[in-house]
Amino acid sequence: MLSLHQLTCFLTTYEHRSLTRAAEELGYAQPSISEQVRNLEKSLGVQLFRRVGRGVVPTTVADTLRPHAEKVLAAVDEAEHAVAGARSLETGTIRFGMFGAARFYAGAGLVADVLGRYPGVRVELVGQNSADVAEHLRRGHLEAAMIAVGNLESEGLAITPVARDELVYISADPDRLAAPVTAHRLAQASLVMAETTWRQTDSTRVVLRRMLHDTGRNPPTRIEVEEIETAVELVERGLADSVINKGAALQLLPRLAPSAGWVPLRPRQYDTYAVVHRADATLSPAARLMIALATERIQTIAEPL
Amino acid sequence: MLSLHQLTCFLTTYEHRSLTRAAEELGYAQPSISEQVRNLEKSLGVQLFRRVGRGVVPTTVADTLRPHAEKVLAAVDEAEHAVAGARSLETGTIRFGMFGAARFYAGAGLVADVLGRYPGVRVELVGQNSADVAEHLRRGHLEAAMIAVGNLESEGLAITPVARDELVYISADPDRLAAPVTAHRLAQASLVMAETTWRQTDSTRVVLRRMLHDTGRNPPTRIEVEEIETAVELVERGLADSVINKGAALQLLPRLAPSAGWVPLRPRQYDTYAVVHRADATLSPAARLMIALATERIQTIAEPL
DNA sequence: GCCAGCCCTAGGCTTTCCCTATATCTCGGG
DNA sequence: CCCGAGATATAGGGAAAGCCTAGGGCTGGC
Repeated sequence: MLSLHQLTCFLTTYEHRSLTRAAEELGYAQPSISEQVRNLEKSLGVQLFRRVGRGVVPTTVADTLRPHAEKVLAAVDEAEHAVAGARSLETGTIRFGMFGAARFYAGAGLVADVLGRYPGVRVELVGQNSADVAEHLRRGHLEAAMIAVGNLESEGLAITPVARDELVYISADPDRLAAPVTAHRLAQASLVMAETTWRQTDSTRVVLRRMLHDTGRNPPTRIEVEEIETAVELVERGLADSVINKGAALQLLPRLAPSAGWVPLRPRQYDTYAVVHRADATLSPAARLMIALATERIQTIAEPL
Repeated sequence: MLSLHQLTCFLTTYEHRSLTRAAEELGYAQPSISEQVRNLEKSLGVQLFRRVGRGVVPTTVADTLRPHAEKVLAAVDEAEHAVAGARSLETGTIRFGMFGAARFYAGAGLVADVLGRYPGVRVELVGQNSADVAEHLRRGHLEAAMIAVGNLESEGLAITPVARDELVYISADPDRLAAPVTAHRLAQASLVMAETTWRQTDSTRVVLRRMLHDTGRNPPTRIEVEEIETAVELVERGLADSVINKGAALQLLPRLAPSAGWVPLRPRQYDTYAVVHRADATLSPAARLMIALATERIQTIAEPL
């Protein structure tokens, strides 16, 4: 079988027109180079050098092989450099999981942070929902993620809470914003809720269900939509109220619902943001970087834990 | 150290997302593939796959490495094909030695023969003079050659005569062409001779010297030139006569010296054409091809031996 | 909760790698 | 013409890598 070492020995011998000098340059004994070249000739089925008295002379087949051998070694070199670049985060891809709502806190800013420090990398922020992200982690497609966890239970995943964010009640009706919203009042509200597809695992809903559990009711969701922006716009039109993260409210209300406002729940409810990865994993430098940056950014907005 | 085998194992594992299936495809036991991939990761200093329960999942570094690994293996494939092509004479270079005068008999036609049968090859006909060619053979730069040998002696070279060609006297003066030229008359002639640089070893001159040896004289060369064409033109102008190969005379006189003619020497003198190669060499297919074609072509013009 | 699938580890056999020592050959010089 | 320097080939042995079988542990599906 043809090997890289054989090609290296061949090229060095070709350049020096000498097995002995090739051996010196490569740091081997002369018979070793001789053996490698002989094996290469054997595996190719052709003579590459004529052994002629003092020294060796390349055949025309050696002339033919040379540029190809150089190309192979150059490609190997490129491969090694590419990996080294990815290792030092100069190039390559950094993939990080991020739950939808977390984007309001750390999405664009986090990407900017990474690109600012490592301009050569590609960044992938994947995951639409915490359950989605957890599945990616479980299957190994993601190394680590920052997600909102309503319920802190999970098998095989190491969860490190880093910040909490309050859930607030938003409405276009000033009367309903006069005082903090209790579980009792919440149970009577007419709500629009986002993340329909993930309604079972969406962390906001998990928190609300727990809050209402004492009253024995489910959150009264009159309207189900996918995008939180859609929900906010419906609130603006007065078609329903909603409960969303405070961070999202601060960002979205001025833009999408200028006539709406927000009040806390009573008792106050919190979504928890946490770093998650497989419990048994040893994290790569890239993952540790993303965790640090995402944590920092989340904690500048939400309340650190 | 990184190896081709490691890259192969990596790529197959990458494609199948499984060490076991990669092992099946490559025909190895699964632990062998595991070891190769582990060694590749170790030599690159990065993790390429996350071992996650059932199967393995490529990391982003693996995504980065993959195209480079493919390029390396493709380059290896190209190298092997290039050598195979050269081996079967579909591509590559055929280098063959040929003494200057032999070109009149086999030069262009020989090249045409080779290209007709193997359209993809490059052909190099090297050598200006028999001594020059012999030196190339001795140093191993040439594998085999067809040369004119005035003296059949040589150390370490295997010489196989294949044809002989008569030397003829050419002149623009009809009087001097009335009868065959004896050594006595030749010694009185005023000659122009080609191949000045190689005058000591030029086979024509060696033959003439031997012819004149009985008279104790050297050939009376009045004019020395390099190119035989120049010599023929000088003959046309009547400035001197010359002795050249009959084959060259038949080709050159009509074109360059229409008013000149030729007569044999007495006794007739012959140049011998021979296949030459290193005595210890085992000839490549390409060399054997060239020898066969050159011999055939020479023997259609000169007198076979 | 069991079973099947997949990966890892362990141990041993085989091959490759690479070394030193030695033989053979060529070339150049006395 | 022989002899020494220089270059390659051969021989043999120790170290390392490759590869296999057997078995252990973990995961995921039924």
